[in-house]
Amino acid sequence: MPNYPLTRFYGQATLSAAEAELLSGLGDAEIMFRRQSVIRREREPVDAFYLLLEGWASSAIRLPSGQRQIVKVHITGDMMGTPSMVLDTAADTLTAITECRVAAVPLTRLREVLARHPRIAALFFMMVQIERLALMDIVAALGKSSARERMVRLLLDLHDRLAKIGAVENACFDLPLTQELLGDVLGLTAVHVNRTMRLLEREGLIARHGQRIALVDIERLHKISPVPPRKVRFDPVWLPVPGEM
Amino acid sequence: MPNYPLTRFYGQATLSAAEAELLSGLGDAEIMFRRQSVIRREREPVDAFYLLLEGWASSAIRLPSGQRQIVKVHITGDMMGTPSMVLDTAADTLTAITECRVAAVPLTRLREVLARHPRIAALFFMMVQIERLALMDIVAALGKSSARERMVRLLLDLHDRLAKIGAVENACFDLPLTQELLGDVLGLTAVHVNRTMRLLEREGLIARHGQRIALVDIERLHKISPVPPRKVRFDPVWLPVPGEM
DNA sequence: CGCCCTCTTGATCTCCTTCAATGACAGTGG
DNA sequence: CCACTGTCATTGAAGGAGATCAAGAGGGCG
Repeated sequence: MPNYPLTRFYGQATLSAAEAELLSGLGDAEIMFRRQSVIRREREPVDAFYLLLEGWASSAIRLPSGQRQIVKVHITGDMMGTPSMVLDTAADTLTAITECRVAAVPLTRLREVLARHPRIAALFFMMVQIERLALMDIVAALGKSSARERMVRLLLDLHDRLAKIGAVENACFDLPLTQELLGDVLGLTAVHVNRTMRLLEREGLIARHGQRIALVDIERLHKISPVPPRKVRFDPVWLPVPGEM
Repeated sequence: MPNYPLTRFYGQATLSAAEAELLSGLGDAEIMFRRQSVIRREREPVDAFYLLLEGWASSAIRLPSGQRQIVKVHITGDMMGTPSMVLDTAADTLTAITECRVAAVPLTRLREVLARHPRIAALFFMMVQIERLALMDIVAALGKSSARERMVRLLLDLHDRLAKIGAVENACFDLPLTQELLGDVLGLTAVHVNRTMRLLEREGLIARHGQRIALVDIERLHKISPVPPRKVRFDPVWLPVPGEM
């Protein structure tokens, strides 16, 4: 039984020991995926979703034009592939960016959880709303801001998410995405990603060496970001209380 | 007790009479909103979400730059403002595009439903995932396609959603959005929205008179759309069966 | 050592923005 | 009934952010 890190839930609500145990043991046996390998391909039938036990992965949509848009960059502790739960065939392709440890969760098992544990069901509901908010912010950034602003937003977003799993020290973290991948996240070409990062570097906002990136002036970066950070409400009023389980 | 149209659910799963009754009576007394009036403003404390009993409304995010991005165009039967459930203060502003009839659902009432009716909770979960998929497609369109392609996608999306509530006849429907609003949806300026629509008109793809718009050649429009239509799975395997309520 | 991938930079092009002006139309008050 | 005002659609001209094309440099790996 793989140990799924519950960092994703700790910021959302208080978990009882029983709930934590249920969640961390949710997945099947862990599977390793090499860099670049596909975890679940678009248009494949959907019978599970995936827990990313460790590593980086992307969720991408391929357009008829042949273009690829990365819709989400997943890091350790993320749930992946859940939007396709409501479809017959998967909407997005999940690809390992770094080597990944993954555990699949069959949808039939999810049914048991949803039917028997209303509070955990509500936590899942909450998590999806959080992802939806993230997408709303991305839409706002794509629709109404410049390459520089979008890049800043992405870096701050990754910084915050990585900080929650302890992968940031000194505003400095690993960024295993190539500039081409960053372009597919930001809706830019790799060339322009390069120019934009170099610009941020020259401005003294960030610093890089290899895959390592440092947010030198977070204060100023926050001012540039096109969207403000969101603060999730802990234990919201609509969450069924443990007694009601 | 206002009558909330359940069109949103009919495509998702079979509803028992009891479930249908619970859902249609979910909201408080109905409230009217005039064109342009704000239903719920950004940054206000969140204590309810909203059922759009009738009309058109927008969900928009205002950026620090003063720009506004419309994240969703709501039509009759939509649930509005649910992403902000997970926040202390609302992420988006809900504005009436046409005159609207709206019913608020206090979040405390939602808790009862989530705690006592696992299957309805799962239906909500499903609905949010559908919205998330819609946003993923919008991200793909914004990131990787031209003004013309984005416009086509929006028109097809509205066409499909309006068809489900019986507001389309002969591929022809009312579009009460000004070109400026369309620009805020598509991440374009009003001027370019105009040029793009005129282009589509000259190409014989659409026709307009006043607020009325006709999709003249849907076949060809589908070929232009940057994202394929999604087919939601009816009664997915992970949905708790009525017996498990 | 040689190959491929990634980063980097320059030059040119283009889609969309910005700025500006005009016309159509509805509402409003005299 | 008509001037007055504001909103919205439309079109032209000029400017700019980012794309495209092209080429070179560094670095990991067979």
